[in-house]
Amino acid sequence: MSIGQPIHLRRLNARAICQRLLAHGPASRADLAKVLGLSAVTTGKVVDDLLAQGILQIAPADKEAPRKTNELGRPGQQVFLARTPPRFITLQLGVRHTRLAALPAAGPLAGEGWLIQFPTPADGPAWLKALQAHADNLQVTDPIALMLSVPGVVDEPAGRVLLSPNLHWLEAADLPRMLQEVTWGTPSPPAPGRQNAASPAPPVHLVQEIRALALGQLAAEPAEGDFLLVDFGQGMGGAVVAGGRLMAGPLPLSGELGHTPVLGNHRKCGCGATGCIETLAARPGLLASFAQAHPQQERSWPRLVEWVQVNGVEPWLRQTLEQVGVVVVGALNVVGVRRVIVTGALAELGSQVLEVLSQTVKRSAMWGRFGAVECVSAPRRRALGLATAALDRVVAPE
Amino acid sequence: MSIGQPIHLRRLNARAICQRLLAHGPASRADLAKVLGLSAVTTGKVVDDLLAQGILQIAPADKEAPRKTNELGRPGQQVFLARTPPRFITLQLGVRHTRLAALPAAGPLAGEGWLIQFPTPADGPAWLKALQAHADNLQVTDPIALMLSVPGVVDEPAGRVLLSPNLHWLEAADLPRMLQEVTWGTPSPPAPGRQNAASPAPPVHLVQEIRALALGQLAAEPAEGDFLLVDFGQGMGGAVVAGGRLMAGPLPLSGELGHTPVLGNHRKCGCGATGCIETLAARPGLLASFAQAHPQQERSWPRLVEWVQVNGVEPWLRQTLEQVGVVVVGALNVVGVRRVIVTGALAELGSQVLEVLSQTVKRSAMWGRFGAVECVSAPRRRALGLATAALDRVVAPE
DNA sequence: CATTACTTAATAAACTTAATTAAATAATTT
DNA sequence: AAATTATTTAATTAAGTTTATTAAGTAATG
Repeated sequence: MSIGQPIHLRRLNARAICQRLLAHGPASRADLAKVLGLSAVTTGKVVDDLLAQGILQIAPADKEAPRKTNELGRPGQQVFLARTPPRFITLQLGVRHTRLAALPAAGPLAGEGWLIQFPTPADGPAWLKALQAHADNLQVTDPIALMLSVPGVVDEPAGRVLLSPNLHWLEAADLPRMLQEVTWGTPSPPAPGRQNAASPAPPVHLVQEIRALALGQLAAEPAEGDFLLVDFGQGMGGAVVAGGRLMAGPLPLSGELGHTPVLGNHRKCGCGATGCIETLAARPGLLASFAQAHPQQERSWPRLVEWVQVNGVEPWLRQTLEQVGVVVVGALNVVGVRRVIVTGALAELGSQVLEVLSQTVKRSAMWGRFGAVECVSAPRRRALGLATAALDRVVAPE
Repeated sequence: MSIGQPIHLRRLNARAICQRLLAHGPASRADLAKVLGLSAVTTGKVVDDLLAQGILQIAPADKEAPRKTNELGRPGQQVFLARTPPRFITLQLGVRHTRLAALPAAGPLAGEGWLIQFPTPADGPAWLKALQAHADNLQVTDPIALMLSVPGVVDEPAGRVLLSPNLHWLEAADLPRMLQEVTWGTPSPPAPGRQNAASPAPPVHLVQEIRALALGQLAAEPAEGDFLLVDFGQGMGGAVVAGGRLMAGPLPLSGELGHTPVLGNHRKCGCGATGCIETLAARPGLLASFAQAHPQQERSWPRLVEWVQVNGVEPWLRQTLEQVGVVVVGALNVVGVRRVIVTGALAELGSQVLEVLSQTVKRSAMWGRFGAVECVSAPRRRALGLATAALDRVVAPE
């Protein structure tokens, strides 16, 4: 409840250690102590705690690996975030696909791949049914929590989807309750003296997709803790990370950069308003503009990507990019970050597009003279983001 | 250096107590303990600490004041933030006026008034000279710090003004060093055995004006910890407070909502760019638009205010308000707050203007359906903001 | 190769800070 | 005087620190 109790110190330190490991990979206790500014003793104790809880593991000594030259002294044991057994279920609910995986306590590292993926059905009951069919195959027992990323506007504490223009059934759905009904993973082996029960339903935590993406990006490059992430998919989202923290109040509504109105734009948006930037810059909007400019071309995303690769940034696209630039600069100015990270559709269109956007942003952002604004693309790291959110549940539960 | 040491707990708790007192006025130790969720013992100890440091004081028992009926038991001693002797110097450097005051450890409460005010001279040396002339009259000895609010873009940690379109000399000035040369307040009385020395120059802390305003607003209504503050003066600034925290990364540039570009606006901005919203919506921009619409009218701020009171929101003003609305909605969408607080020029134009702005914002903000966005005006509380910033220096010094 | 010196890692012991709970004391009202 | 609430005192606990010790390596040397 209150804030200033001794246990908070331990949680703070445990969390710092886990985040460091998540970010920079295995390290010895001594390394951790040095980097985090804690004493070696405390670091050792916290690490021991985390080892006992199964959150960390000790790497087996590798006699083969030669130490760096000039490295003297007793070598430290490398510890790392335990990856087995899986303790979390992550569920990415997307407009086109649903992805499902059991994750170790501290999330997947790169290249782990997804266990299960299926096309998202068009309504809730069908989705739940498909999910149940696949859930049985999960390699998980006694999951700690289920982390669910959802596109649209999400009231995370309440577990409600407030607005989902592309998956309307979500708005009426009580996702946490629905998901309680799913049986996750293989049943626990029958313990002596009690019924052979399935794993109890884990608590469900909703995460707004754009927030998951931002957390993932932050985890991937934790040294770069200041950026504006802009994602383009069926919609458009934007989230600000500053000082290594994802900016968002306790209010449910954030990250909805896509619904910034653009003067002179009269397209209807799924949110009910008119003129939102995402009607121009997200996938459907780009396709619509493309079709308008080239009615004879096939109206498909692959065709558009190909077209842009060949023909470069045509005026209709340039105009959209300039409008995106204005919206991005607005966000930059308020919070004071210098890096813009683009993911999704606009990133797929290639470096020329990114370059034009970058030029626009650099031209409009007021502090061009103090150090250029950077505009880079990155892959989506939704999974890593969910894992990071999950980590908090393990290490720093309320 | 590191984060998780025992002393941090004490600082956290001391700060929580001070902020509570700053926000809600005097309270007993028992009240504080209950509200903050700390034990009575801890609360007592922290309060004793703060009393010993002179940051808190005990209110004299008032036999006359009748207790609330049904209040049994030993009455608690009311403690409050000490107001004497002054320990801080606050300095508001404005385009038009400079204001100077000595504040008690925990800032002024309402209606305290300013001790000294003078028109800001046109260059640094003149300003420093005027400042020195007035500084002698300050009722302060041994000031802890000098809190200085500055309009424009400020690198707070470095103590540099990066951009100040309206006071160009600031950009080259090393304010902290300049202010070291000023002798503050009356010299200490000659102590036996040492020279009769003036007070040593206190450390100087720069605060971006818009941040000071936001902190002040937050301190004034701490229960309302989520808002976007938009201030209109010679320029325009915007700052986001969410969850009771002022959002800003470690980077110096933030709050510069005024430099969001508006498509189709070709006015040159003092920042060097073209089309910034502040060329339309800040005081000079409003006056320019007014003069354009009514060339025969006197081009002065009082005349404009009067005109708007009489003639209401004319098209030229409505258009500007809609453009401001777009910029505001952009900021709202990203960070997810519901209250927009307007201070300065636009607030002075009266409730009709605020109403139009409010309508625009409500229409454009995507979540009109989840609960109306509020748009209210408030007085500037720069002084209280500086006081809050100062409080952090006393209670939670690094 | 075996031994010794040196370096760094990890742990143990003693101590410090700041929280906690439990009990005692103080100041009012009924 | 009894009840009630506020504050303080004393003892305990949690989690940090420093200092000292032990462990596990490399480097130098006979």
